[in-house]
Amino acid sequence: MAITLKEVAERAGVSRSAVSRAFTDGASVSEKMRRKVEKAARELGYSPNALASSLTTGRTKLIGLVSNNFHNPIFLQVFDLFTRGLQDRGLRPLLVNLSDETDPEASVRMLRQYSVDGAVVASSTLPPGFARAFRDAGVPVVHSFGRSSSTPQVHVVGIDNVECGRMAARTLIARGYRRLAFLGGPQSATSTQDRYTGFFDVLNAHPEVETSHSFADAYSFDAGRREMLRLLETTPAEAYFCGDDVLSIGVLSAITESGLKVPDDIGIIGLNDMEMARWQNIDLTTIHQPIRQIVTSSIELMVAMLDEPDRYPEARIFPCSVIERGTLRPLP
Amino acid sequence: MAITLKEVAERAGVSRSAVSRAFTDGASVSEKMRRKVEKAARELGYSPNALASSLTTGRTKLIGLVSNNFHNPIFLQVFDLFTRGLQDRGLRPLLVNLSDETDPEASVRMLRQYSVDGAVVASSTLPPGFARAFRDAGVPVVHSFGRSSSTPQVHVVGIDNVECGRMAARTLIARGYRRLAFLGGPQSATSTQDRYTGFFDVLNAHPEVETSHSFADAYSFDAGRREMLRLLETTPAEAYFCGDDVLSIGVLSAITESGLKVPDDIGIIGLNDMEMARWQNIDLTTIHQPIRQIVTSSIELMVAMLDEPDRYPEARIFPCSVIERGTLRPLP
DNA sequence: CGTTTTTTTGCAACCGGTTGCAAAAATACT
DNA sequence: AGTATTTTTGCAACCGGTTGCAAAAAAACG
Repeated sequence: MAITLKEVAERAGVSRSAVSRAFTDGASVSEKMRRKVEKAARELGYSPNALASSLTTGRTKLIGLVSNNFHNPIFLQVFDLFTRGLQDRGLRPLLVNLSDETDPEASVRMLRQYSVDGAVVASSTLPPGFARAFRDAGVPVVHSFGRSSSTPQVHVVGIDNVECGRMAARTLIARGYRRLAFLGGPQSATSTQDRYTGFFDVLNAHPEVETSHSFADAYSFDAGRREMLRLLETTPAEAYFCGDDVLSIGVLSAITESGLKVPDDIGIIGLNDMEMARWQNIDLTTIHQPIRQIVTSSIELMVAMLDEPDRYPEARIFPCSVIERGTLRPLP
Repeated sequence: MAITLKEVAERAGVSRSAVSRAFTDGASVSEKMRRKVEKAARELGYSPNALASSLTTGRTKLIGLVSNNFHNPIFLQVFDLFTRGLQDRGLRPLLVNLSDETDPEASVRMLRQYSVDGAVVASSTLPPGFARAFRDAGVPVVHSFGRSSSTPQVHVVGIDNVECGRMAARTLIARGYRRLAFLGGPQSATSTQDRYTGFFDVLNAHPEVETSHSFADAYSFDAGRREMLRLLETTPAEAYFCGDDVLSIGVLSAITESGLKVPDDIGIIGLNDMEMARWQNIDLTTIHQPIRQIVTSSIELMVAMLDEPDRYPEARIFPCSVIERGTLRPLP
């Protein structure tokens, strides 16, 4: 079906190597030869088989894009940015959707069978050990949205969740709230743990502030709403730092359903600053996570690693910032 | 770096063919041989190179997943379902993100270079000709969320947008609205055109109903909000059929911002029934599009085509249904 | 112009597998 | 046991490219 190098060579009356070289830039070919080959190729509609060449060059330009966050709206943007960014550099994303508890080894094996040049693990909920499995298998890996660390074992690009927790606490205190609560996502996620740490890190220095905490069982609207409805059965806090924006919207929904007003009765601060947070009928005050920078930086790191696979692991941490909207009362 | 067939063969003291056969099911190998090979393979940590084998078998198990809808939240679910579904069948999605006006030929060429076994074009906004380019290049293709047709030129799986338009019109009329408007997405999208056709198809039979129409310039919150704010400057209609759910939410936002109430003052019906439509603080009445079925069916069709590439093109159209929530007044 | 140097080309081996075919081994049959 | 049959195995060629090396051609030099 498809035209091969050999056929082009025959048509152009040259050797197969000549054709190969005509399609490899930087190769030793005369202008004349290149034109002759290109003509034949064009007439035949030839385009080189990337996989066959990968066999000898050792490069497939395939990059595994591994994630388990196919329910969080911000990840649509993440995928958008990743696919575009990789494509722009001539790399091809091979998408891997981890079902809830996929064996890391299985993914690693699969991606090695396809000889990916590298893998990006894009997930805020996978344990650091997951990315490590790739590194151990000799696959260059970047863990995007992974846990920040001062002694990273693999390349990590993301935010400092502990600092986000602190930031949320400071923001709430500055606005005069005195009964604060942490309403986290799944307790098993490192992001939840870190935000918790940071949040109470600051609050512990404020004995006048009353605190409480609880966890929703997923980063989802329903989980947030359910948990908030439960909390509303007794006396709720004055303000909540929620696990993420989706959760926050569930929480908002629960609050308004029960007849209370935001921010008058209860304040909410989320995390992520997803597209919808900005929507006027949601108008969520939240902590902005610089997704674009994280993705861009991840890709740069990936590209760098393709040339230098044993690059010393680094953590690239990007600062977050509070985006003031309408779910927190203003500064006094 | 990676272990090859040859090394396993040497270690096991057998021929290379034997090793190859041990890893191909259905091949002629004795139980004894298989065990011997597997042992050696395990000790060496060998796993076969899928790309090398594709060279002779002609099958890569790679499927191009081509889309330009990286901003519509329902597509996150679409990608989730596609990647899972393909993975479950041992197929690997190679993701292609079409930047606004990518040349179909370029995508086709790229996917052919990677010898994909087939391609799924998942898009409600690409012209039918796009998918045809794949077919013409000999790549089995399914156009998911494509325009329904009684004489499809490529396999199409989706909904009947004309019928959706009719359904919206009937729904609004049944609820007693008498000044109706169509607030479509981009006029260039076939989905917009078809819904328009269906909508006015029904309304033309109702001379007592007053109608109007306009178009937002994207399927986005902002575009919907902007257009509705514009419409609110004069006398708005009693009810709007909006291009999709995201658009609808923008419209809702504009309406409440201007102090009117939904559904008391203005009724809204969307299309897609995305995750968020269900959220209690949005609670959008909308037309449900059976995404899961569309994806499942697309994958089945794709798998069928891998065995039978010249299968006669068919259109698989799934029925939609109105989901009653809170943005339309109830039936009288 | 002949000689040296540089560039271009083709040969042949290789990348990591698969597969048709014939020989070898195992099984079945008399 | 000897022969016919079936199963298993290895050889060698092939899939579609790349690349080191040496020969051929072109360019530079005296």
